[in-house]
Amino acid sequence: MPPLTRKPTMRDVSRLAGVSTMTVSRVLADPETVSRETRSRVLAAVEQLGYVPDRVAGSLSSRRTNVVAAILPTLTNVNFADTAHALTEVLRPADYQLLIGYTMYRLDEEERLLRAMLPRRPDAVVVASSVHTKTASQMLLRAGVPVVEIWDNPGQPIDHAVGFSNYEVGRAAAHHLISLGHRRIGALGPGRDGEARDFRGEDRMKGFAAALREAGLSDEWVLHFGDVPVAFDHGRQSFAAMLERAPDVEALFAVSDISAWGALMECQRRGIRVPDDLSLLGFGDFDFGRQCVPMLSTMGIDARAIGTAAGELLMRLLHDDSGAAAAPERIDVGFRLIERETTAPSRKRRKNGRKSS
Amino acid sequence: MPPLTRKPTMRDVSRLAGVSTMTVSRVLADPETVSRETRSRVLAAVEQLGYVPDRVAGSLSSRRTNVVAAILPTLTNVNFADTAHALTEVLRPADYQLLIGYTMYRLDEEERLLRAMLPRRPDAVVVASSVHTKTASQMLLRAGVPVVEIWDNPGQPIDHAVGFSNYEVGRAAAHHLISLGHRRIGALGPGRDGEARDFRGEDRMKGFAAALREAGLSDEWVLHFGDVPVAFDHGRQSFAAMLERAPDVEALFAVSDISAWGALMECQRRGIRVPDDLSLLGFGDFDFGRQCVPMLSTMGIDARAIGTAAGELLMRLLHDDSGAAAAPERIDVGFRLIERETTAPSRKRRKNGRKSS
DNA sequence: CTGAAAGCGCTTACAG
DNA sequence: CTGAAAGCGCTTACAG
Repeated sequence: MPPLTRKPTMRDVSRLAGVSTMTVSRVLADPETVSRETRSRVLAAVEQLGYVPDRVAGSLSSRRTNVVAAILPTLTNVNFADTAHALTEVLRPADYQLLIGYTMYRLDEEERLLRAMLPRRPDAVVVASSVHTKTASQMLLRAGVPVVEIWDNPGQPIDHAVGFSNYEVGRAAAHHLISLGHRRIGALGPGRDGEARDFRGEDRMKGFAAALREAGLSDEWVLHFGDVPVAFDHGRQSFAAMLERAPDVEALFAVSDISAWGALMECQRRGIRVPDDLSLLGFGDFDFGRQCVPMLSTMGIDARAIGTAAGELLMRLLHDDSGAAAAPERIDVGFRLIERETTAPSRKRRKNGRKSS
Repeated sequence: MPPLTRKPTMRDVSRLAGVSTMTVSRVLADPETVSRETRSRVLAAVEQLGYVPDRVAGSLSSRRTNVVAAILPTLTNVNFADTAHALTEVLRPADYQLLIGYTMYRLDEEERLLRAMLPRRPDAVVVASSVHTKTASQMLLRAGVPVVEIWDNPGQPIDHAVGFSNYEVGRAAAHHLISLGHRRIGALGPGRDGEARDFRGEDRMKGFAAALREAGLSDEWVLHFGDVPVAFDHGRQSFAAMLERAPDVEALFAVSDISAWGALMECQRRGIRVPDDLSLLGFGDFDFGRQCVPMLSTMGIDARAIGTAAGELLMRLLHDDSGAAAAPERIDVGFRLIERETTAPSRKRRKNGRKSS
C-alpha cells in the first residue's frame, strides 16, 4: 500500500486492519463490543496511519454534534468566565465542547450570534440573558434543543433557567443599607442610553429603588451612568457625578464590584473615608474585592455554581434523550449579603449607640 | 404539502420554491449568481418554512468548517479574554466562529484539548503557548491547517507566531529597577512545582535574573512561589515569604499585575509605603492597575493587538487558500515599560540627589 | 462479534 | 442562470 498523501479516513484504517469501517467505528466509539484481537489490530492501524476521526462527518450521521453553544455578555468579566469554566468542567467528561460567543450586552449581537451558531447544530444552548429580540426568542424556541437561560430569573423563560432574582438582590441591598441607619442612599447604576444594555443590572437597580420607596426614602439618587459594560472607570466617574448631585450621600450600592471598587479608589483620591464617611456595597463578589483595603462588602453570587448547575441540568437532559421535550426546570442558586469592611452603621447610629436592632 | 414535523431541509425549500437544491444553496451562499426572481422565490420559501441551513452537512461537503480552535491558559485572566475578544472581532466578518478551550496552564490538558478539538476539523488553531508535549506538537504539526502560537516568541515555532519575548520583558524590567538605583532587587515569580506551569512567566523571571547577574547583583531573591495560575492572593502570600527572606528588599518585579496588586494591598496592610519604602513593578497592564492608588507601574502588553494580529494573519492565510503551506510568519507586538506611581528612585538616590542619569 | 447497504444534508464539479 | 449526479466520511439500522 503506498503511503497516503491525503488525510487518512476510516476506510483507510479498515483496509489496513482488514475489517469493515463499521468495526473501526465500533472500536473508536464502543470498544467493548469488539473482540480483543480485532480491536488491537484496528488500534494498530489507527496508530500507524495517524488516523484522526472526522467528527464533522460523524455529527452528520449521528445527528449529534456534542457541542454546546454558550452566549455570554463578555468574557472580560471574570464572573462570566468563571461560569464558562464551571460549565466546561461538567461537560468535559461527556466529551462536549463549548462554542462561545459574546454579545457585548447587545440584543442585536445576540441575534446575530444565534444566526451564526444555530446552523452548527449545537446539542444545547446556554444564554446569559433573559431578554431577547423577538426574532431571537423565536429562533431559540424553534431550535429543537434544550435552552438554558442563566444569571437571571426570567419571567417568561424560553425553556430552562438557572440563576437568581436580580430584582431581589437589589431589594436586599437596599434593606441592608437602610438597616445600618442610612437615609441618604444612592446607587451607581448602568447607563440605559446606548445600544448595549445591562438588563440584569437594571433589574437590581429597580429592586433597590423599590425598596427605598417602600421604606419611605427617596430613590432620586439611583443614578444610571455611562456605557455598558461597566469598567473600573465607571465607578470613578459615576461616583463623581453622584457627588455633584448629592454631596451628602451616606451609602451607595453599585451595579457591580467593578464599579464599587472604582468608586472606592476615587474616595481614596478625594480623602473620603470608607466606611466612616460613606458606605459602599458592591455586587458579584469578585476576587479583588476580597483583597483590597478596605475589603469590599458585596452581594455575593456563586458564578461557578451557575455554570455547574446549568451543566448538570444539560447532562440530565441530553442523556435522557427526552431532550428538548423535558419539562422546563428552574434552578435558583440564590445570593447572599457579604459584609466586609466598606459598609458600616450611619454616623448618627454610631453616635447614639445602637438604638434599634 | 402537509406541514413538516421534522426540521426542514434544503430539499424542502427547493421543492416549495420549485427549484433544485443547488439553486437554494447558491441563493444562500452567493446570492448574486442567481436571478432576482428565482432568488426571491427561494427566500420566500426559506422564510415560510423557517429553514435553518445545516452547516455540519455543509462543512462535510466543502471541507471547511469556518471554525478556529483557540486554546488559552484560562479565560479568567482578562488579558487572554481580551485577546480572544479581539480575535473574534477580526474573524467575525468572514463568519468564523471560535471554539475555545482552557488548559489551566497544564500541558496534559492542552494535549487532551487538541485530541478533542482536532477531530472537529477547525480551519486553523490558535494556541497561547509555545511549550507542548511531544504528542501535542506532532498533532499540531500534522493537523494540516495553519497553527498560530501566541503570547510568546517560540524558539522552535510549530508554524506561525504572534507575540513578544517574555525573556526580554524580564530583562527590561530588571534594567528599569536597576536604573532607579535599587540594589536589593527581588521578584515574585510563579511556582514551578505543580502540574500547572506558567512557562512564559518563568521566562520573564529568567530574563530578570540574568539581567541582575549581568549588573553584578544577586538573583537570590527571584522567588518562585505558590500555584499556577496566580491569583491576587499570590501577591500577598509570596510577598510575605519575600519579607522573611529579604526584609530589606528595595524593589520587586511581579510575574503579573495580579500578583503586584496583591503585594501592594499587603503593603497597605503592613504600613509599607509604596514607592517610598518599596518599588513595585508588574506585568500585563491590567485595567485595575490604571485605577488603583497608587497606580501600578507595569510592563505593558497589548493583549488585543495579539488577537488582532493573529486574526489578520489567519484571514490572509485562509483566504489565499495556500493554507497551511504558506511560509511561517512571526509577528512581534513588543512591550513597553509603563512608569506610573509604584516605582521610584532608591532612597540613596533620592537622598544624594540624582547623580547619574 | 461483524458487515453490507443506505443515508445524514449539504457542496463540488460538471454540463448545458 | 440552473440542474443532475456524485460524494464528503462517518453512523444507523438491520441482518446474520
